[in-house]
Amino acid sequence: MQEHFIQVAIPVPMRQLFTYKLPKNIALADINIGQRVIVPFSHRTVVAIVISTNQQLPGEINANKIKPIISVNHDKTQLPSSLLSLLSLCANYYQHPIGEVVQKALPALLRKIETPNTLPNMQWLTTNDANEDELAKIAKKAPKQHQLYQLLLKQSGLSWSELRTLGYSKAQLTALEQKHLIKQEEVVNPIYNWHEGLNQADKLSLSTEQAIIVSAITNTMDSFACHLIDGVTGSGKTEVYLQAMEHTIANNQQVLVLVPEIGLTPQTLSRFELRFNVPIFLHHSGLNDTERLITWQQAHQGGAAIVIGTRSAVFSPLQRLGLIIIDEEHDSSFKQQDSFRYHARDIAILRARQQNIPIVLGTATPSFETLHNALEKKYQHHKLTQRAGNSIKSKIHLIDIANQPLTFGLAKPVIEKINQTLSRKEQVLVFLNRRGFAPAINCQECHWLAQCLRCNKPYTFHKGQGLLICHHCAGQKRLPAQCPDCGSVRVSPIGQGTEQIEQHLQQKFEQYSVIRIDRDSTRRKGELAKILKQVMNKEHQILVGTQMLAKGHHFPDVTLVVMLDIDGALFSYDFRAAEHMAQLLIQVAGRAGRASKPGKVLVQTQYPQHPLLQDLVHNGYRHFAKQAMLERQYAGLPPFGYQALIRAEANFPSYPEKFLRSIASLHFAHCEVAGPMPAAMEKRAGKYRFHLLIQAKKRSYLHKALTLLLECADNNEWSSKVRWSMDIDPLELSW
DNA sequence: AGCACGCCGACT
DNA sequence: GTCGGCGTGCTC
Repeated sequence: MQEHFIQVAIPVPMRQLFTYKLPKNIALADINIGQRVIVPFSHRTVVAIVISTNQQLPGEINANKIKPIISVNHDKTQLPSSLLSLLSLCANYYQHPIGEVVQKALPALLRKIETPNTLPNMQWLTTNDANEDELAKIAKKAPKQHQLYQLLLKQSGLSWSELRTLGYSKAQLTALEQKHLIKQEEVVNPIYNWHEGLNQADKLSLSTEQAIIVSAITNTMDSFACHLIDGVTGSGKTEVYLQAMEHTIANNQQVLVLVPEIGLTPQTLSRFELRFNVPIFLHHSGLNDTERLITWQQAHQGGAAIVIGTRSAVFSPLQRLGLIIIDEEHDSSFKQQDSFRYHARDIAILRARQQNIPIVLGTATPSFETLHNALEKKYQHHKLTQRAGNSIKSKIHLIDIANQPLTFGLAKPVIEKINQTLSRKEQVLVFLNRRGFAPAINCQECHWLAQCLRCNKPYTFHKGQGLLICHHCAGQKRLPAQCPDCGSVRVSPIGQGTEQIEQHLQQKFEQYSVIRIDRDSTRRKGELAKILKQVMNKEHQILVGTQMLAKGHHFPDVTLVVMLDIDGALFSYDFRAAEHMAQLLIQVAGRAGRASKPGKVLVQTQYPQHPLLQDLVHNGYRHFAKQAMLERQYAGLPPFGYQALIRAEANFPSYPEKFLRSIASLHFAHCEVAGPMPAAMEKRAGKYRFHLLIQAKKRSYLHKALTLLLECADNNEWSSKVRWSMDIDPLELSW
């Protein structure tokens, strides 16, 4: 008899598939790609996903090593083949173990061996076995059960989650089920008549600009096109999304909406719910395992018309996907910063291309990668220039702090403006732009900057050894005791002196209330909402905040925004620091003020003449971006070049460097290699960390280099002594 | 990643 | 004597 072999993906960090054979009781016809199978693996039993069937036995593996699979799941949880091919593409693009990539597309409950007993596409119905006597008995003894039975009699087909919201318990259901009065059945063929749920009444009339964009998107619903909607805050991007979505939903296809991590607020959901009376499911980190399974199942079975989610929702198993929307496309929370370091925006574009559907990227401050693609005409570039209503753009002013003393980290004109604003009974937002652990060094007196003479780039200060390291050539130098230009001893990291700003502000403005809003102060659940409410009620006059405040919340009575430490971003080893700073500045400016009370943004800097700052303030984000991109082009940096960052860490200090040094000695054709050099956050959790950056002009060169790297890494004598990982298109260079 | 095996130090 | 520390090696 002929033996059949299949290949499966197993959740282990190994870049390979595993081959199994089918036992006699499982026919080849029983096995499909994307199904979950239970297999013996090493000393345990695991859930694996079938990647290919009917394979020949691969020559390189020993036939007697091959084990038979244990069982196959036939519970309608099989991954759609379109999603499977997307996952293989991702594994290849990010050079990440396929088993771990596939895990991303499965909710936790489906990664377990035991199948969850309540599959979410189940509904409760009454049976025809009711007998009057028994019902009367229940009505007397268990009124709640009787009530439940009556409800199901009237409104057959309610799911457990619906019944739970109505206040019924599992125990009541089980009791009725044991009496054969009710039964659980799978929901079959969900009905797609979503067009009836489209509420035409709330539709806003579109401006000419908006209408052109909507028709550009809806004209190409059955082919791939990437649309960038480049529009300032308040220019009506959301209305464009909604009207494009309407076409997809009317066509009974599903829409995937990706939002940044902190963008998924109850307001986001209600905006969609008010407009569309269709099933909407959320996918975000706040859900428990059952809720995640429900969203997954509804996406899979077609019960969900819209799935709104954060990063990992890009792997949602939508079988009738018709449109993808990415809001705040530039937001860095779309990139996963550990283990499988994928970028949800990039994967979404791959997915749209693969499924021949349109994708819409919206932002007021496009990432340079996206802007470059738009300028190259790979994306359709739509601009929204008119702001809805009469709202006026906030003005940004640079405050030169090079030649004036600071009190409590604030310049005199800034303090005056704060006083004026407060006395008008308006609010002030003091924004801290703390980023980067390894700053550049300058002279506090003459503003000389410590630069690597070979690369003409600022040195990065590594506090641990007191060394200046150039992150381009890995050159090192001791921190000078004096400024070589003016002899001052005030040579120190850029952007210090705002550590205690909150207390200082409270001292200085003691008759007002100062509130700090950051990750730490809002850790407790509901705390942020509480503070925001207090701010709206004007219980606090001065808000001190970080990144968190840039997005999602609008403060109509904040008419003055002060940004304190942006200089670090101008001279960071992280070439994206200026881009991120500009995006933040524009976002913050968009949050402040309203039509009747325009906001003002003050930016303190030691370098007011810096060309990029000047450009941003006078010519706006788009012009700034084009200028800043010229520097990137000159240096071959992204988006004009492609990077991969190899990270290595170990308990013993010299291992990571030795490992990366031997990797760096490989011949990578057409690639530039920088390092190894210590990570900006060199020691973390007792481990020593080093980086190696590989850069190429073409993605294919980089890909070849990484393939070679993987072949050689296993034979490397240090590879077993370090933990190492690869980051394709890295965003975070400090750790 | 898990998990077993194995080889050294401090315990009733 | 042996309990458990974590280094090393293997997984179709």
